[in-house]
Amino acid sequence: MDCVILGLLCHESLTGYEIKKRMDTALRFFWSASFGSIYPTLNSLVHDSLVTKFETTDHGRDKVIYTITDAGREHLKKWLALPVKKDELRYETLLKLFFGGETGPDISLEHIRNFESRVKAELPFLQEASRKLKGIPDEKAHRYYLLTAMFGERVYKAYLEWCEEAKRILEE
Amino acid sequence: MDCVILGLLCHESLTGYEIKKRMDTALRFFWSASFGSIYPTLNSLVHDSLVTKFETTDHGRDKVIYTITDAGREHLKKWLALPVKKDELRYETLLKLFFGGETGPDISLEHIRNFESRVKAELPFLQEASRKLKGIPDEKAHRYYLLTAMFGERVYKAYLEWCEEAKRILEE
DNA sequence: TGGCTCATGTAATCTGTTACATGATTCT
DNA sequence: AGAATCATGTAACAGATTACATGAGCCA
Repeated sequence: MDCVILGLLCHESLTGYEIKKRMDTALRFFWSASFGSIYPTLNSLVHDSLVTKFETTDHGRDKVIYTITDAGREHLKKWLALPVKKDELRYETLLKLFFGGETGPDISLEHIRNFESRVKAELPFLQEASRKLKGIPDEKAHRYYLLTAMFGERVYKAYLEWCEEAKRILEE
Repeated sequence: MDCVILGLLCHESLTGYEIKKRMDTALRFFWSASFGSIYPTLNSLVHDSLVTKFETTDHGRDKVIYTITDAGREHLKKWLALPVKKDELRYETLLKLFFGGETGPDISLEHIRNFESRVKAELPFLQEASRKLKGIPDEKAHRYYLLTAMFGERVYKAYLEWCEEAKRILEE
């Protein structure tokens, strides 16, 4: 968790609220977090001197802007070089489908249709992100953003193909 | 968590150890759990009369065999009919890749290669599962197992295609 | 004026993992 | 004999969510 925040702050100073927004947009396909974990994490990062806080007022609104320190950047780089510890996919949809024999095909079909609509609603955001990023002529970071957007696009397309096949099998 | 266990017990009575094994094989692509959560959950299910326990000895080994009750079956069916609450994908690989601009392409390529080998190592298990399930002439539950195996297969294949594309982009 | 977005934070709770402790059987 | 597997369980801890509490500015 600390490292996601450091990663975002590496590029620009942000408030906790803005960090949350980044996660809900750019990272949403593969990472998420709530305010209840973001704010305490920011405090602990400040405590460890990986980040500094700066309180200010903007248009009458109180804000706390967080900025990464050199130590923070180093910490991030070390973590980035470490091998990945965990890639996790946990889909309740698949779990319910696995036990579909207990309910009959109607309920399973409903789960598949719901899954399909969620994916169909998300896909345009990923495609839009890809499209935009492909248009930007090579600023180094964008290439990496593009990779993750492409991943999401491919995976969601695979999901939709599976939905078609799964529906066919259950509708028999 | 309770419902995964109820689902597995619906088909056959099992020990905690066997439940763990099912999760590490049939469910591993989309669900996981440790002994530290399985045993306490089993106890709470017994407490709620959704499951009964039967202590016995098999070839000199002490075992506790858990069996689902009618109330347990009902509980499971209700849950299966409820809409899905959460499908979550949380890939550290993508997170590290997203921040790849901070480290340069070598480290990112290494993460992609590691990801690729993990996927390549897993894919045969899913293919084997699909193959077996397709061979069984229509016992109702197998059709549902097949759906989840097919999902895994498609997704892993999409992952591998993405790996090729991602490597190409970073190797430029 | 009411609803939405911006903005920060805490407390209770939940859910789950890791590490430990123990010990028998089975395979090589 | 030693390693792997079978088998059960607890305790400490980690990590995160949810719900709550608060309040200002912006838009219709």
